[in-house]
Amino acid sequence: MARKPDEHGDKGDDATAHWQKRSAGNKALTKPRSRRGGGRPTIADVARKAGVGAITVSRALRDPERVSEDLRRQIQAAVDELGYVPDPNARALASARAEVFGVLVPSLTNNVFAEVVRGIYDSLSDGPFRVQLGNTHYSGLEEERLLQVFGPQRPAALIVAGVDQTPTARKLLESAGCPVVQVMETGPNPVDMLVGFSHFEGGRAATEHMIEVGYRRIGFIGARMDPRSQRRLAGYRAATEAAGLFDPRLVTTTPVPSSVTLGRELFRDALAKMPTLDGVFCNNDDIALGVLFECHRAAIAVPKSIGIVGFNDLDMMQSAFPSITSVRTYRYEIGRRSVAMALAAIAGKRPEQRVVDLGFELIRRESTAR
Amino acid sequence: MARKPDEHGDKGDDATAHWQKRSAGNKALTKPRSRRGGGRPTIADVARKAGVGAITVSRALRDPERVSEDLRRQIQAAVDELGYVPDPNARALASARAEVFGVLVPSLTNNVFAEVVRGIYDSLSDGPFRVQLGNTHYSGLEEERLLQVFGPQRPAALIVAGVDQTPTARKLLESAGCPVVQVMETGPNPVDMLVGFSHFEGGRAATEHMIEVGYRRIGFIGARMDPRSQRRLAGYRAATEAAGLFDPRLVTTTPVPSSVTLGRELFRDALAKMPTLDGVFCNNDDIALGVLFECHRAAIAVPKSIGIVGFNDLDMMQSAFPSITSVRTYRYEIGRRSVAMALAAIAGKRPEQRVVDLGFELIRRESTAR
DNA sequence: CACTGCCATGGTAGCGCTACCATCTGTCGT
DNA sequence: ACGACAGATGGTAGCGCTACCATGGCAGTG
Repeated sequence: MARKPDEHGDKGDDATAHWQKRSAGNKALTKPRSRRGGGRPTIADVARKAGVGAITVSRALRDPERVSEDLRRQIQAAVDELGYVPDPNARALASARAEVFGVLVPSLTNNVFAEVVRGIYDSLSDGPFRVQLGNTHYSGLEEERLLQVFGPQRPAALIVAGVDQTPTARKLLESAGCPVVQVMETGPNPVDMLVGFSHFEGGRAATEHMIEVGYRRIGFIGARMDPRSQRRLAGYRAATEAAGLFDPRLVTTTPVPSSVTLGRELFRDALAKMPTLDGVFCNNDDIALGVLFECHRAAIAVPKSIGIVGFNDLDMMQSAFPSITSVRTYRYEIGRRSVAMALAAIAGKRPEQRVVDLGFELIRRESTAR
Repeated sequence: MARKPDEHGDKGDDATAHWQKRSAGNKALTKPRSRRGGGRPTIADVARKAGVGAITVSRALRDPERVSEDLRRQIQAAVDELGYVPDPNARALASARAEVFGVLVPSLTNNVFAEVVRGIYDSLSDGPFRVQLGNTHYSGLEEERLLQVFGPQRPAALIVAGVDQTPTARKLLESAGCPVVQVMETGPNPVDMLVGFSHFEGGRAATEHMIEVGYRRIGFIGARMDPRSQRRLAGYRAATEAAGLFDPRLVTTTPVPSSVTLGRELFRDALAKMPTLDGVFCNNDDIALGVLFECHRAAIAVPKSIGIVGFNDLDMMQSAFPSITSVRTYRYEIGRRSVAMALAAIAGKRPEQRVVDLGFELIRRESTAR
């Protein structure tokens, strides 16, 4: 376990750390200045050093074009020399606007949202904006709570997953006083802006493909069943009904969070319930992989006896054996696009397209090649 | 694409949004109060309504025990009625301490770090602390930059992945003026506190297991090769050398980011280089899965002809066919523990164990069952 | 019963920054 | 030559909150 417990210089039970310098008996030798703030340079220090007013330093940093070439250089030199970095808290307080993007996603570990978040981070890393990430755990109430917390921070923009906010949450978004981008889906009534794709159409396209290549007893296997999964299921249902192939017994779902292992189990259940099953459209790629593994284990031939289609097209789909047909979605791009739209709105140039459909692509692979 | 472009009420090229209420000709009918701040209740409003001083409201919220039962109730009522939420920016400015945990990880999509981050979020969601997440992209320079940005925010604590900070980054951590927890590894010289496990021992244990069950030409396949991967490789090397089985031609690595597809490719390379290969210890589970798929595709029997061991024990390892032996690590717990230690330090009760080794467990499965 | 010490509460003065307005300079038009 | 005007710069007054210190009341002490 712990090695050499006090090699860091702590003496026994002394609970004071190196970073707790506190006012350990400071005899007030100095004037009462700088009670707080551990000595970091402030804008006033820079102004003094550069021989200008504080406000000019502020301008030089925020809006360089409004300051003459000369002063700008002088100020920059002072900033560099002092190692000055503006205090974002003071800035936010004074300007009533924090350089923060509030981002709400239902899960941090679900690869799908992780990709969106990565896109957001990558798009924001150049500029002055920070990200305030909230995990709603797929709960509307938690989403409301987080929006309540974000409010007083006065974020520059909000990016939230999905279009199924509770009425309260929607009201909070509408009154947030900043651009709002809903992501991951399309829909008719965005709070403000929207970037995503149609899960319904994705589900339908996947199912139609299976019908087209000849599968007839096509099951749907879904876990978690959040609103997006529900729409994929609706797409599946539309396609199977149109072909006269729908049967409620073909649908196997659970509210339990998705995983590969769960995919195996659900597939076993589905097969027990409906032994004539000859294909499955899976809610997502984890489930699809679980189905594939279970087929291997039970020596069920894929794609001959069972066809498999996943959703999202994670990297492993192309490498699986057999490779798995999946609906490719553009998560990273959704993240980037949402930031681009928000930044445009902040700059006053609102995109004329408030709703952007990034679409999807069905990638046909061995798992449905028959 | 965009449906019904202006159903939101925008008229053509008007670039002004609902949230931009600005001061559209406010005739200063009121006194010059509240120039900024969109009308949210402040602590003064609460104080007035409760008939107490502002400072008492502040105390009632931050340290309820220092305020009498009576006033506390009164203040709470006023808070509820007004829907008051404290402004974290003002709070941070006044107290020179933001209720923010700075968290630095090398990747947001790598499941391993996503789990750590989830643990951190879950541990922090109850309290007043926010999370400021930074993505270093496995770059020491980027890490330095992010620490520089975090500094002026005066975070309550910092959690950073790894122990291989650049000297500059280390200095920034030491002078951050807050508790620092390094996570994911063990090591002798923590900046402050440390929670993790030994990648070297993990790599060694995995390799020793393969030797024990009879594999002799055991390869190492690794992507990304960050410091943690290097240590796993070192563990692999220690084990193979101790058994007289080390051969540099058995090691296949690349700096390219890890993926299942890459695992397949590297395994093909490894096999081409060393056809007598009879087992592989993989840098991580994605690689291991890629190796498994390639074995399927090439009709190589697992575990008979090739043994496979992964690292991290993601859920899919247990469900794969054959199931894959892997080194289980406790990522979520690392996240939780790091927060617990930081919170203790903030509260002045520094844990006497500054270095916590959460260990690992080798999970033996079919992929090495011979 | 004056004195000490403690507790609950309040007033004041900022934290570091920017919005607002004032001032100053120099250029232009008439 | 003078006012009008635009552009650059600075001063002042907060943003909403909390650290610090002061105050007043009350119990305990000799």
